[in-house]
Amino acid sequence: MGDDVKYKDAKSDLPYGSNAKRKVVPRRSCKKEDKVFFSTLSDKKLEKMTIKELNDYTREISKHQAQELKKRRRILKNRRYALKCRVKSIQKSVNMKEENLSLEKGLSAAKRELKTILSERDNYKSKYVQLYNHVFETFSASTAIRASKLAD
Amino acid sequence: MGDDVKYKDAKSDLPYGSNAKRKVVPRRSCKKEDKVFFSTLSDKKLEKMTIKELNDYTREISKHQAQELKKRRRILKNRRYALKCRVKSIQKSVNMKEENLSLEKGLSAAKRELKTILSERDNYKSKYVQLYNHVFETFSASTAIRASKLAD
DNA sequence: CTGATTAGTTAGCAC
DNA sequence: GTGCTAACTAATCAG
Repeated sequence: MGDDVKYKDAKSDLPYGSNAKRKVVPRRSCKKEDKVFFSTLSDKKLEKMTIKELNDYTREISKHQAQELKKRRRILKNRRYALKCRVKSIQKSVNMKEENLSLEKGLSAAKRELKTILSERDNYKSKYVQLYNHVFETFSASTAIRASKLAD
Repeated sequence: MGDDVKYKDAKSDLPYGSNAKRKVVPRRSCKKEDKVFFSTLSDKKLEKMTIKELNDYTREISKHQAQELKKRRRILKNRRYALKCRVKSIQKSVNMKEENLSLEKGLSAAKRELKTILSERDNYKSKYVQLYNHVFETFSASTAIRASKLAD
């Protein structure tokens, strides 16, 4: 806890993407002996290594160092999982927002179209009624009343 | 770092809401002397304390203990901020989803209505055209062609 | 300092 | 063991 030694290569190795907001300051400390040891294997290499390759690598080193390496590998992998997880959830909300927008567009288009068709319908209806009444007025005055009933 | 003493009251005090998924195991270690000291002040109390009350409280204890208390208070507050932040973002996506659903409903309703009005319009149009043609056929055979042109 | 947010770490689950 | 996710911690920013 009182040991402030940081990974030597962590700063140059850490960020996966651009990291404008957070100044990357490694926080995990470890023993001095491990610091020297760890610096011989970059985080990038360690992360991409298969478990088999790692076993081959750790065959020649101490039990403790091997455990620390595995632990660090797990952390590095988890870091990437977490990033992926966040990107995924951001993507999800972006998609929802897009879908929302397209639905809104579709809805307003449908309403516009509805208005048009509605006025067309009313137009044809009134033209029909007018013609109907006109025709019956021409032949008999009593049929004008009937016409409005028949108009629908 | 080799000191595995945990906060005695952390487990009973930690979760704000139900925490079904994660078994809350305190992870932060501290010195034994602090363990005894910290147990006299619950996390809940420490978090709700104002900075002034904390200062009054820490007047009688050592500099180191006071610093540790402040640090723990900050952690507890941050924990709550993080929770709030998560809830907020969850709420946001829930709201988007709801809005999406209501938009989808609205859209399908509008399309249904559109279909109805469209068939009504076509109905009136054809009735109008039929009547128009019938009328002109009655008076002159040559006007039937003209009728379809005038129908709109 | 307080509160919010982002990135990294840890625990635990599912496979 | 691997991958994912929720909660937690730490760093940083805005106010």
